[in-house]
Amino acid sequence: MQNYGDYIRALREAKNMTLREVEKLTDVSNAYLSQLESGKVKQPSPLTLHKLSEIYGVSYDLLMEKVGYPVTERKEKLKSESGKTSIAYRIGDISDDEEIELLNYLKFIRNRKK
Amino acid sequence: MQNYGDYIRALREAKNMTLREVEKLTDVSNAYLSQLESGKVKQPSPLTLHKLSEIYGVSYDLLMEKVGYPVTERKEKLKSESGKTSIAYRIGDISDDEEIELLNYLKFIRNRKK
DNA sequence: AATATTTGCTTGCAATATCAAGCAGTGATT
DNA sequence: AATCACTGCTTGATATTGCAAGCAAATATT
Repeated sequence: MQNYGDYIRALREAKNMTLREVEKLTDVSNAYLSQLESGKVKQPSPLTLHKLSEIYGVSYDLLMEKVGYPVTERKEKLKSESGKTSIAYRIGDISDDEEIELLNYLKFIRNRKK
Repeated sequence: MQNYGDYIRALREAKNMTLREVEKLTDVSNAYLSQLESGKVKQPSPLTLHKLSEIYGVSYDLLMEKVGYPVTERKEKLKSESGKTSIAYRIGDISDDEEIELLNYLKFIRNRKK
C-alpha cells in the first residue's frame, strides 16, 4: 500500500497546481503541504483534509479514510449509473494505486508537448 | 453551544461509568478523559471520538460535529458518489485521443502485474 | 548573460494531543 | 479509628500538527 502523500500529490499535479497555489486557496502553508506529500506527516487534521478535498474534488471521507481515521459506515454503496457514456463507466472500478498511475500518466500526456 | 466536554461527561454519567472503566474499554487514559470532560482539550482525535461513540452509543458523526470538525453532509454524500468523487471529475474534461491513451495505459498496467 | 521570480523543500518554533505517575478526597472494610 | 480501594484531577513529559522564514535549483524576464 502506498503512502497517502503520493496520492494527494497526484491529485495536485493532475490539476497542474503549485504548492503555493494550493496554499492560497486553502490557507495551508506550502511548507506543510510539502511535508504532507512527502509522507512526513502521520495524520493531518480533518479540517486540513476537508480543505484539500474541496479543491481537489475528492470526497472528504475518502481522504479521512486514506489517512487512517475512522470513517462513518456508508451502508449504501450506490454505483454511478448516470453517465454510461462517461469515461468513468468505461474505466470501471479501479484501485487506488491504479488511479495514481492514471493521474500521473494523464499529467504526462498533457505536458508532453510544449 | 457550550462545552462539548459537558456533553461527553453527561454521556458517561448516564451510563454510570467511571473514568477508569472508560479507560479500560477505550485505551484512553483517565487523565485525558478528565481533561476532555472539563473542557481542557480543543479537539480530540477522530480515533478517540470513535472509541467514545462506540461505548456511549452515539454516532461518530455527532461527536465529530460537536468537537467542531467538518462533517460530511448527507446531500453531498449522495451527490458526490457520481459527481465530484468519481475519477471522471478528477480527470476533468478529456479529449477522445487522451481517453484512448488513458484506457490503453490502464490495460497496460493491469496486464503488467503477474 | 544577468537578474528576478517561481517552486519545492528544510529547519526551528509554538501549540496541542495524549499519557504515566502521582495526589487529595470519599467511601468501604477491618 | 485505621487502612484500603476507588474516584476525579493535576502536572510534567513526549509526540505531532502546522507555520514563518529562509534556501537552492529551476524557470522567466530584461
